[in-house]
Amino acid sequence: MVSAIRLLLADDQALVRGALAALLGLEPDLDVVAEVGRGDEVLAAARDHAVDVCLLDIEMPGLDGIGVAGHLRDELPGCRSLVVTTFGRPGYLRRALDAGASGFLVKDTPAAELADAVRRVHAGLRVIDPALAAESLVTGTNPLSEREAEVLRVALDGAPVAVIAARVHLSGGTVRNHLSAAIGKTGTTTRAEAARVAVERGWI
Amino acid sequence: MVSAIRLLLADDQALVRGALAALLGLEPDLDVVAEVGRGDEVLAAARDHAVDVCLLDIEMPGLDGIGVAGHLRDELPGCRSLVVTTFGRPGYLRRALDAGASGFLVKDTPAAELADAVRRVHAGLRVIDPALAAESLVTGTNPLSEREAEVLRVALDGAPVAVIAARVHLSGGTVRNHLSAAIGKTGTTTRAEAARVAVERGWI
DNA sequence: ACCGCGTCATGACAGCTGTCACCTCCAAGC
DNA sequence: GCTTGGAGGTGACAGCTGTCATGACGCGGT
Repeated sequence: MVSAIRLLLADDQALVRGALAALLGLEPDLDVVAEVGRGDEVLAAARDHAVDVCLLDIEMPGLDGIGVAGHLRDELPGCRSLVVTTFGRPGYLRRALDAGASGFLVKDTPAAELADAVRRVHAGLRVIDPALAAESLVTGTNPLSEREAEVLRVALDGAPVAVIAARVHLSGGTVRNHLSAAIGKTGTTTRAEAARVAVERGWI
Repeated sequence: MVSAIRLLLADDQALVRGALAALLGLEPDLDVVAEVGRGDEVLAAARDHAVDVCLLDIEMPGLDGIGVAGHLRDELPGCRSLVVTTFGRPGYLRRALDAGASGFLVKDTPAAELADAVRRVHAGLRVIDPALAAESLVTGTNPLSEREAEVLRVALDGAPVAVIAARVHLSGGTVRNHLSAAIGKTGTTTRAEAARVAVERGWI
């Protein structure tokens, strides 16, 4: 072997992080050189440890995995990103690829395939979960405008219009218009349904 | 060593399952003899492989980990349950202990502690996440009646009262009364907030 | 210059929501 | 026997929601 592939693991759950390290540590050509539990610690760690491939969870405190992938592309072009997430939401896949991720896997993937996915990403290939790629085509792109998405994000926790309006610095009427538009675009009939659907599709 | 502790892993995410198997496989006194991805497959697998300790995720298709713990206590008293979950919701802890689980860990736990937790559970000791135990005392027990919880569960996806009423076979007025009671007991002001809070606390 | 689009806003209206008072029925506890 | 509490229900009322029409502004195309 010339030299092992240097890996960084980013996942907010320590147990999963450690378990993945054990799994990948079994491969002689892979070397886990860094582990972090927050998105905003990835960049510095990747630079310090001359990392080749970063395994990124999406749900992380500080900065989500998609944001991390964007920073890595800009700051460390030699370091590739493989997003590994719990939620196979179509919008996540698109956003991850737009952010420069080289691969996208859901945690349903058999463990035996992970090491190979890392090798392919390191070789410059793209690794995409095939089922999710198909679903992404069906669901289509995010139709929500930036404001609609923002209002819907705040509406997620069930606050009434007045509270949402105060939080995004808009009038109540405008908030209701945005919500109405979002309800129409998601094909739902209430804001709660609209918010749920938007989350499921990775739109917000 | 007399004989290794025989383990079963139950988690719906294949990658996490495989990674945990790799992690625990590093311990000479632990032996992962079965892996399943659905709650309703645990009991048969535990019986067939003479399992000593089951590691149970809560979120699983078929039957959740808390339900599995209850079945294991009834059917295989010699097999102990260690619940390992993503969500440290106080209500989950209480329900898991009521269902006969011997341990309860969140996936934030350092990987190095998992093997020891398994050994303690196997030795007949209880293993409880200390932070969660404290939070559980603060949050208190579930104040929701069975019907209130049921209505709130259906309200989770944002359906209007008429739809909820049809789905639980009640009149609209009764549903609104139950929702109003749930809103009061959760200290919130809308059904969406109430549903969110109830989920966070593991009440529904 | 003109159009389309997103953003922000107002006002009106029907319908839905949350609250409250009050009612019956039934099971458990004292 | 009486009380308590959950379940199920009705009716009324104020307030909130979702929809629609309409207007204004700025920005990027053509």
